[in-house]
Amino acid sequence: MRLSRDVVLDAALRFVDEHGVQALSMRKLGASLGVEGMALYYYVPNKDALLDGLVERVTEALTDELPDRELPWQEWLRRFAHAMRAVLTRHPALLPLLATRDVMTPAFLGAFETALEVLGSFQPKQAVHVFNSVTTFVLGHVLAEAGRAGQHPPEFPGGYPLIARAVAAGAGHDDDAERFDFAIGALLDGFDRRLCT
Amino acid sequence: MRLSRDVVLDAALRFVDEHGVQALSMRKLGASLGVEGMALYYYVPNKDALLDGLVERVTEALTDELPDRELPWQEWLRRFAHAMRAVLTRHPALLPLLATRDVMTPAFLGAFETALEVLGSFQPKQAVHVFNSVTTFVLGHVLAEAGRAGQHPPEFPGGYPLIARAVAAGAGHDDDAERFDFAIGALLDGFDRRLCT
DNA sequence: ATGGTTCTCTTACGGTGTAAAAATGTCAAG
DNA sequence: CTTGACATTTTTACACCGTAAGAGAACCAT
Repeated sequence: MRLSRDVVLDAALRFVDEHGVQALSMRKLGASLGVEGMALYYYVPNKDALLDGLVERVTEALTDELPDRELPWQEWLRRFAHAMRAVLTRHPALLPLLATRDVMTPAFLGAFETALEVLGSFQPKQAVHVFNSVTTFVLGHVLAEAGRAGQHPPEFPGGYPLIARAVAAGAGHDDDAERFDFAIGALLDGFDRRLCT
Repeated sequence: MRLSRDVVLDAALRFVDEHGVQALSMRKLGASLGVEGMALYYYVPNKDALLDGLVERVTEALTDELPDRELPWQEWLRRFAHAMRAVLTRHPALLPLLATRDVMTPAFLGAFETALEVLGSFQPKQAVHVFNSVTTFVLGHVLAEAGRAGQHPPEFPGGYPLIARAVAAGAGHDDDAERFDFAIGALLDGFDRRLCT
């Protein structure tokens, strides 16, 4: 298959999805394309740029999922948050990159711009805060969610009775979507109240 | 100076604060202690364990900053969030580790347990959601805050009028603490309303 | 002084990112 | 068909990484 920047990024995405960011190396990525590692440097200036490309790819998926701008801002943000969570959850192995690198890609700025339009009832500065809070929250939540995924519900030898009780009551096992919706709902409610005053 | 696990962790913390996680290597860390890299393996089984040790160190700082358990839950959470933000902000270079690795250290579980005590008016499951939401939010926020720190307020060649207007209005330059307080306030308000119903 | 323990260094191996140059493939002009 | 220019890939090389294994040094109680 003909090589190109896009093909390389695709392969990298597939590789990371399967083996994790840690395992990604230029040589192994090359091998996964039937090519020596150095060949990739013809399409990508260095590994860092390749990783940036991956981040860009993920954020691009957001563009197609933006809710209808005619919706009331609460509902728009609620759906946006769910869409963003869905996009991030689609490639959990990429989360370390998203948390670490700059996500101000064109696609993300596009979402930002639309959000500010929908948040027209807020002062510009506050609108920025609101959108930042939501994205920030979604990222943090998905990070925690993914972190929790790999590991057994922790054991509490007895030192933490309240945690133990909550775990016994089913916390940690229930639907992550429920947990997410609960929190996003609370956050939006809070913004709503702040807008009224 | 006598070497020990603690001394090694201290040096690692200092090194990371100064040069970033990326730059940390066993050999360079050894050099910073006047010793060959391999010497460190007597105090730490491998590099991964060393990084875990750093995460533990940071969360331990939280223990001394827990608010008074007698406070109303809103105020307790508010102060906890600020304390956590302060602790994380103290070592911004460590954020990639905190975002990536498991933070369920003893110190963190201690904070968790206290939080559940303070959140006694919630059902156990909801209390867990609330605490998770707050910590998740703080981490996400500090990540974004630190990411923004290194870089010039982005340039918008004209494609994003609303963003440009908001930036012109001062968003992005104001006190990060204000932004943080605004969002945490909203989140807690939302939880409050959910408790009332 | 001696022997045992605790600590550090040396050496070695396979892996990494990437710079530079060599080799190969592709393709249009003569 | 040959030639030569350009695009693409491989080769080679270097410095660095984590860490396993064993040799060496420093220490301390006998």
